[in-house]
Formats: sequence, C-alpha cells, structure tokens
Amino acid sequence: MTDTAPRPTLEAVAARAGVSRATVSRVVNGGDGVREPLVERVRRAVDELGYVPNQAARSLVTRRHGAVAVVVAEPETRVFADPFFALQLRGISKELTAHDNQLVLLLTEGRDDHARVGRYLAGGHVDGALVFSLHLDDPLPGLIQRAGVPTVFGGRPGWSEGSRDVVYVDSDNRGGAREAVRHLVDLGRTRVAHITGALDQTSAADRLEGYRDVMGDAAPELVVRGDFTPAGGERAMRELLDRCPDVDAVFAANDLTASGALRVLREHGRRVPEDVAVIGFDDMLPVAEQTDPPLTTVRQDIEEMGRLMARLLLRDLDGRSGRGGGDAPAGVVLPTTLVRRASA
Amino acid sequence: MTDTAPRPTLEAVAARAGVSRATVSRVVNGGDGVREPLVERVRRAVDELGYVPNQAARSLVTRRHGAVAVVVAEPETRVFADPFFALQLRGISKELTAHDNQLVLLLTEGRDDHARVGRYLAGGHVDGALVFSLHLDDPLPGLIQRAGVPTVFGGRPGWSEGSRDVVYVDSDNRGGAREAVRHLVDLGRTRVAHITGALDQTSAADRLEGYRDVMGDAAPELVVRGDFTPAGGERAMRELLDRCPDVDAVFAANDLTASGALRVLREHGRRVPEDVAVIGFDDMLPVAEQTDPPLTTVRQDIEEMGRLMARLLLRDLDGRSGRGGGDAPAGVVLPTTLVRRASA
DNA sequence: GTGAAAGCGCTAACAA
DNA sequence: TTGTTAGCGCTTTCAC
Repeated sequence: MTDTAPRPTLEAVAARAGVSRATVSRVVNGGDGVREPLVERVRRAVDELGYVPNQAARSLVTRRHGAVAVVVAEPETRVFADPFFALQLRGISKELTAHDNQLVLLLTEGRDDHARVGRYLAGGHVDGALVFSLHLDDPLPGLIQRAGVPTVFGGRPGWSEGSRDVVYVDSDNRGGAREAVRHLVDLGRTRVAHITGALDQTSAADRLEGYRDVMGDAAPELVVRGDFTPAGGERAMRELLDRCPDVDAVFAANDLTASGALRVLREHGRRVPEDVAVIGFDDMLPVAEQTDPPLTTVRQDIEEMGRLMARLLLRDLDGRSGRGGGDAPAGVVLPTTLVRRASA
Repeated sequence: MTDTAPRPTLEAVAARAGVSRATVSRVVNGGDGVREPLVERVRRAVDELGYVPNQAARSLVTRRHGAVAVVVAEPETRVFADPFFALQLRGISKELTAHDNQLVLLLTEGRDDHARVGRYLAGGHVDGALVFSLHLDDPLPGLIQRAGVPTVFGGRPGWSEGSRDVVYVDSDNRGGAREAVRHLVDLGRTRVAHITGALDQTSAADRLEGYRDVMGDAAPELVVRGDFTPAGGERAMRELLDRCPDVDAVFAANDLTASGALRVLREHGRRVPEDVAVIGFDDMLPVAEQTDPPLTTVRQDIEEMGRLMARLLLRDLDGRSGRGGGDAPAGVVLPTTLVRRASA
C-alpha cells in the first residue's frame, strides 16, 4: 500500500499561494475577512496540494474535537437480537455527520469497561456523549456525570426523578401502552393481560404504568413478567394461559415478546385475534410484519430518537461555547402511534 | 453541569512531583528507564491532580491516534434488518478496546457520503480502517485505497481477484454451501433448489458456486434469484414451486431468505422437512431458532470475523512502525459448520 | 485585510 | 537516569 504520503501542511499551502499561514487558516475556516482574490488563490493551492487540515493540531488549540461518543451498555445480548440499536445509531450518525461530527462508538459489557469508558470520557477526547442507560442500577450515568461531559441520554434514566438537569430523549412509553390497551378494551375485550418487559428498564416500567392507567390494579394475575425476548414471551404466555384460561387479549411489552406469545397461543389452538387479541410495541418491521398473523403494535420512531439525541447534544455544545449557561431542555418525549395489522 | 474544569497538564504534574516534564511523560508512557522512587512520586502527583493526557497533543507528535474507522456502507436497510452488523461490530469493538484503540463509526449511504468518508480517511484522523465492502461496484474500496490508509475488508471484495495486497476476512461461503447441499443430497433429495442472495455481493456469488460444485449446472431451473430478505425468499419460493413442483429440497442463501421460503411452503401445504427439506445460512439465532420448524443452517462465527479483522489491522499497524514492508496475509477465510435442527 | 509571532500539551532527540 | 530543548500543525491575538 501507499507508504508514508507526506501530507501537506498549512505552511505548504501558504507558500504555494504566496500568503501567510494565518490567511490560509482564515480561508480554510470559512474565509471571512479575506479579500476575494486571495481567497481564490488559497483555495486553488489547497486543491492542488490536496491539503486536509490536521485535526490533532486543530483540537490542540481549539479544544474542540468534532467528535461525540456513543455509549451503549449491552449487558444482554438482547441489544443485538433486534435492530433497535442499529436504527438508533443510524439516526445519530446522520445528524452527527450532517454537522461534521464524528461518532466514536463505545460498547461496554461488565465492570472493567465502565472504568475504561469513564476514563475515556474524562480524558476529553470527545466533545460530548450520547448514552443509552438501559438499566436502573447502571453505574454508567454516574460515572459520566462525574466526568463532566455534556451528555444526552437515550431513554429516561431511572434515577432522573430528582435532578432537573438530565437531558434525555424517550418515547411516550406510557401513553403508547395506554393507547394499545384502550384499543383492546374498545374491541370488547375484558380480560386484558400484560406481559411486561425487563422491569429494571424504565421503558418496561412505563409501559406497565400505561397498562395500569387503563386497567387499574383490579386483576394482578393478568400481569406476567417477561424480559423483552421471544423466549420470555413464550414462558409468560404459558403461565398466563395456565393461570387465566379466560384471557382474551394480551398487550406485550415489545414485538419480540409478542412473537413468542403468538407462538404459544397457536400451539394451544387459540385463534388470534378471534380468541385472543395481541398487541406488541416497537413496530420492528422484520418482526411485526412477519408474524402470523401480522402484529398490531405501537410504533416508535427509533431513528428519529437517535437523530434528536444528537441534535440536542450538538445544540448544547454550541450553546456552552456561546453563553455560559445552557437552557437544558430536560426530557423530550416522542409520540407513538398505534399500527393496526391483523392481530388485534 | 460541571463547567470548564481546567484540566491539569504534564507541566502541572511535573511541578507537583518536582521533576521535569520529560520524566512525567516517561512514567505516564510505561515508566521505563525511570528510577522507582521517582516513578512513585510522579504516580502520586498524577493521581492527586487527576491528570489525563491530552490525546490531541500526543497525536500531534506521535502521528498515532489510537483510533480505527469502521466503514459500513448500507445502501440497503437490510443491514439493519438482521443482527449481522451488530455482531460484527461487537467483535471489532472487543478486540479494539482490548488494545486501547477507539472505534470511529462511519455509516454511509449514497454518493455524498462516499466523498465525505474519503476525505475523512485521507485526513489522517485514524490509524487504519475496517471496511465492509458489500457490493461489487462499490466505489468505497477505491476511495479508501487512494487515501492510503491501512485497511482490512470484511468479506471478500469483488475486485480483489488480481491485487494480492488486499487484506480481508471472509467466511468459507463456498465450502459452507457445499456442505449444506451435500447434506441435502445425502438425505436422498434429488431436486435440490437454491435461492440465491443478492448476487452483486461476493458472499451470494460464492454460495451459488458452492451449490454448483455439488449439483452442477444440470438443472438451471432450480436456481432462483433472491436478495437476502424474507420477502425475496417468499417470491423466489413461489416461483420455484410454480416452475418445479417436484422440488424436494431448498438451500437458501441465508436464514432470512429461508424463513420466507418456509412461510410459502407452509402456505402451499408442503411439509418441512418431509416434503421439502430446507437449509439456511448464517445461523442467526433469533431467526433460525424461531422458525417453524427450527432451521437447519450453516453457521458462521460473525463476531469472530469482526475480532479477526481488528486483529489483522492492529498487527499491520504495529508492523509498519517496525519494519518497512508488512507481510500482508491477503485473505483469511473462516470455517463454517452445519447446524442441524428440524428443517433438514 | 494581512502578516508575524506566541503558544496549545505533548514527545523525542540530545545533553548532562 | 534525568533534564533541556526543539518542534508537531494549527489558531489567534496583536501590530501593521
């Protein structure tokens, strides 16, 4: 491969254009306050030499890196079993690159990684961080806040209750759940069950709340614990069928869970939606459209969540170089919509 | 949030420890050639001040960034419809962080992005690149090679035929396909069909080759074009059933395709595996284990592919700071294994 | 509007 | 073994 191509420096461009380094720098950074003919000459020199600014040198003086860390804790392989993560990443990436920022991906699993991430963030390699705080007891948020890096969280962090200065983007899990359960009730169903997600994640807890908003606490036997996986959905559905044979509707915490439930229902000869109506959450296309029957579900715009997270962070970043204090928007909650297919 | 914490510099640590900057630098970078008591003193000063080296300043002189770009072209949303991408990323991330390297993720879609990526890579922000060259006519590989950045490709690039100096990691697509088809033949099947993947990707082309290695070119009507998606699998299966009603086995280019085929077979009342045996490729657990019946498939260790890619790149990176020429290992091909479940 | 010069924080010769 | 010194390539006052 091409060995040691000696990349041209500002100096070289300046020499070629017959101007000073300062002028070249000005042109490269927007060209304000430089007379047109000179701008032209510098531009040409840049092109001819194929000059690209050295980011390290630039960061050294500007203290900006044009890079944002995305921290994904994935103690469970679940993160990789559905396209959730990838979609969000895509949204983030789009927004970031649109503003000339790079995405540094930090995947963590286990204690050691936490320390490493903490160190990295504290090391000032990036201008900010986007963090997916998956679990209630996750030590990551603490570490990060201590590192003093501007941060936006994906999903409402469990500990955000008190602190008003935590910025996050979340879906309207509770509202979406409410809508789903209400739809089931409107369908005339009276024994509406809920298979929860992993309850140490706020998304699962919030969906459960939404279910309770409509159904109340009347029939606790209709709430079964799941874990966002198909296997968990199967297990829960079996338990449900066993415990409440008269169940006529199920609101599953996500599509994967619903797919497991669907399988068990079929196995038990229950027709969907005639005997039991089923609703999922997420609208993960490859899952929701492929189940039998296709799944009615609550859609959340995952890619948009990612994009919004990035946007909030970048705004904050700009803000703090401008004024001293930023008006932290705290939490932003994206709406959900019910997508009707065949299962309910 | 914490505002402008003025991070301590080498200078500050030196002052506190009562030594020179050079000594602190030595200690921070491993501490070789510094007497124990001094090392101790410096370490303490570092801790007390919470000193973290400034990477920008360091890169400026070492010309090393401790960062590797991962370039993923995703012209098709398919990349996000299966966990392939995420698994590979995880493998890469593990290996990279184990060697204290950061992962800069570059997601591209469309022409504009290519230029951007080319510029970024040429800009010398990273020490090397890991690239997934998905399509035969992808302009990315060219751009990258021109940027002169050490690169390892994921999957055999279509244009690598001539050039011996292209480093890549691939699965044994051809061998795996051969094994699958042979298994079907051993089962006594005589009308073994193949639903291909997107043939502008070498993985699909290689799997087709493997099929032909066993079946020859005898019955071209048994080869139907798919595109790695469930929908493509359905379409192809319908066509197949229509064209060759006597088909008694199907080797699908991947699990997603197989799942589509399975659905159509059920729809047509064909029993699997009694009437038609089906084999997939990938062993994507959430797909292969959840189909009805569970899918017999060719497993490839995706995470290991990622890890290996990173390892090769890092080795190359170390190599070129050592000797002048590196012994490029060209292509590394990982073995596949047949996983027997119920569908064949 | 343009140039000269002073660093940003660090590493790597070279001296001592 | 330790310290001194000269940059790495860039931005940014401050004169002109």
